Amino acid sequence: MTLRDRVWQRRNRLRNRFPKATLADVAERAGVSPSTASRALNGHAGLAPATRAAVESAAASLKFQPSPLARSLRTRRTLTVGFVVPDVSSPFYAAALKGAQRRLGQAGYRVLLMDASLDVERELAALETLYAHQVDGLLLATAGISAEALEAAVSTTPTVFFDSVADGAGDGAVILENARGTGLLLEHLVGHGHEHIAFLAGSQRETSGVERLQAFRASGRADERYIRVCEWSIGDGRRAGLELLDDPQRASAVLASSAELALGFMAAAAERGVRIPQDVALVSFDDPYFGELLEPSLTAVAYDACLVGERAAALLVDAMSSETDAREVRVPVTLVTRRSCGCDG
Amino acid sequence: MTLRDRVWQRRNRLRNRFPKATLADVAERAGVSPSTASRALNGHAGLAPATRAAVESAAASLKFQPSPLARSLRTRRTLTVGFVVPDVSSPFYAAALKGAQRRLGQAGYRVLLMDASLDVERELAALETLYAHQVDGLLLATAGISAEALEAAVSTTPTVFFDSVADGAGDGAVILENARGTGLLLEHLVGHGHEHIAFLAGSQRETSGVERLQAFRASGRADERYIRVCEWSIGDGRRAGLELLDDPQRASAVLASSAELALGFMAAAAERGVRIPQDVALVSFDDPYFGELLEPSLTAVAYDACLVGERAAALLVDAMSSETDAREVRVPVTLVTRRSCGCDG
DNA sequence: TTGTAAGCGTTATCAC
DNA sequence: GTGATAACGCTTACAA
Repeated sequence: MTLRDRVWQRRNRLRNRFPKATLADVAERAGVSPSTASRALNGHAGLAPATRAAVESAAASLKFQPSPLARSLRTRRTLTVGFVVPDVSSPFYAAALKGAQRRLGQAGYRVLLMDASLDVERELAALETLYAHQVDGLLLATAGISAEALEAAVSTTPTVFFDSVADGAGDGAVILENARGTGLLLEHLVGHGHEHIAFLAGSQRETSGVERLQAFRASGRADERYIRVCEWSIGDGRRAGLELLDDPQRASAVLASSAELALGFMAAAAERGVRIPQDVALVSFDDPYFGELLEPSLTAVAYDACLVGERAAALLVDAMSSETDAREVRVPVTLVTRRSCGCDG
Repeated sequence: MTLRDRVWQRRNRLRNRFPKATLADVAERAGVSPSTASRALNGHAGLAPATRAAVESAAASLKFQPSPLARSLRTRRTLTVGFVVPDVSSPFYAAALKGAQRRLGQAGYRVLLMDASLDVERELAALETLYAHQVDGLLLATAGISAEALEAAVSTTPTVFFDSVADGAGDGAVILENARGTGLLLEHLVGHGHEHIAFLAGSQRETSGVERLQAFRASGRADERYIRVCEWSIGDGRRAGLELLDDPQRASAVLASSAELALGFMAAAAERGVRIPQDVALVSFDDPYFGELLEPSLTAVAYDACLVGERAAALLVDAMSSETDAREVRVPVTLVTRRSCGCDG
């Protein structure tokens, strides 16, 4: 049996199982060479209109779909970006993911997702995997990786940070207006006449946690006695809340760095029979979608988490397609006043 | 040549200064042929131990990472699965994604994410893209695709449905105990002495919506007058809730098919000055994580959304590695009694 | 304007 | 045991 025969046999066997048409099939059908077919389908200039038409109709009739795998191997571009977060199931990251996915989809990119499970080691492993996959870009909400480690893991892959930043690294960053939001909440409490304001700070491994606490301290209204640094969880908020409430010289208002911390504080207050806002006022950075329905409804700083992902994606698309200077984008926040601060419903 | 191309050229040039080690490099360094190197690294049997060791050390010292692209092109396996949902930012899908990602990661698979934005056409497009990418499997929470369309789009790609099912298609499905959960809630209300029970049904394009409504109707306690079919949103729940509340012969209890619908009903009740549970009782399928903190706290059916994704992933891994019969897995639900039903806090 | 041929980095099939 | 060699499906100099 000649080689040619074997090839034929094999091709037929494959065809029967994977009726996927290849570029060679299209070319044959159109009576041109593969290169011409490729050029036609990629819209290269300088082709006889008739040729192009023939190729296009051949492709259509065979339902040809080019293999991204082969294409990427050849061109060294994958049209894929890696998305790495500490925890996809968190509402914030989930929303950011949606925004990013939308924007990237428009630009023709696919999203390869990695969840680092709040674990720096996994995060590094994820980055290495993504690098091996030759992703064209990286969207990264780091749980605390250093600029050097990043550089080592992904070399020159364009990277945009969001929510949390590894100082000095990357081709851009998208962050919330943390300082402004904190200021808004603080001023509002001060407007209600509060002087002793407690602060529930979030994890200091993340930019949001750091910036919010910094802003609070910089305000001149901070008393270290009333500051509690927690993880971003309801449980932690509750524990810290109980401490705050059990202080004999209790603060008259609480600023929580996140919705979870605020919810934790509410739980603590309920446990101690402390009424909000009569006995202690509460405001929160983060406006959960059910904020209106809590008792009392929650005064909070709101923002569009989706937009964070979208903006980051936009920055990345830019960075991938042209040399750009690293830019920092701030996503705006607004104050939503409801009853927990002492305002009337 | 476009700007974009030039950027890529430059980047590639940069990369060429520190070229990624290829299998050929490893082979050369170890003084063997590429095929031998390949065999060594893939743990094939029948190699001189010394050869294997040499290859391994060469690979290590060059920090060799095989190119998944090239490998996939050759082997026709991508170690990638597509994950398609109507909306990643919904807490349920986000949690399922996390569970799936975890399980798939363990098994060595990557996750390519597609958000169909609640749009059947996009869903189809997503499936085609995924098929072109030769994903090894598909995790699909469909927004309403037919078995035929699925078959046409992804051919024989192993597919596991979760949350929502296209009847008869796929290699498995993971669904909640919808009927049991509905029964639990209903019985509980009946136990409180309610006779006229209203039902807020969710979208009938999805299995969860359908099964919950079906279970309600099958209970013999259903009065069509008190049934409202909605989309899964707070707004829809509110609208339907207002209708229910404005009925002169108002039902004395409401069973909401989802947390969103329950929240919508709470908003409606607040607007009308109707007290829960004194004037009307409320229970919900879905226990939102802040259910304890609502006023009144919400009696609900709870389940582990993460587990849904995890189980689906497990089924898929099975289906991808061997011929298996299609299986249906039900994820258990439990009743959490709090105050909205009329129980004491 | 089009075709030929050389890869991209692997793995599989043969020989030896 | 190990090494040539031929794919996998595509793009792109370089020729013609």
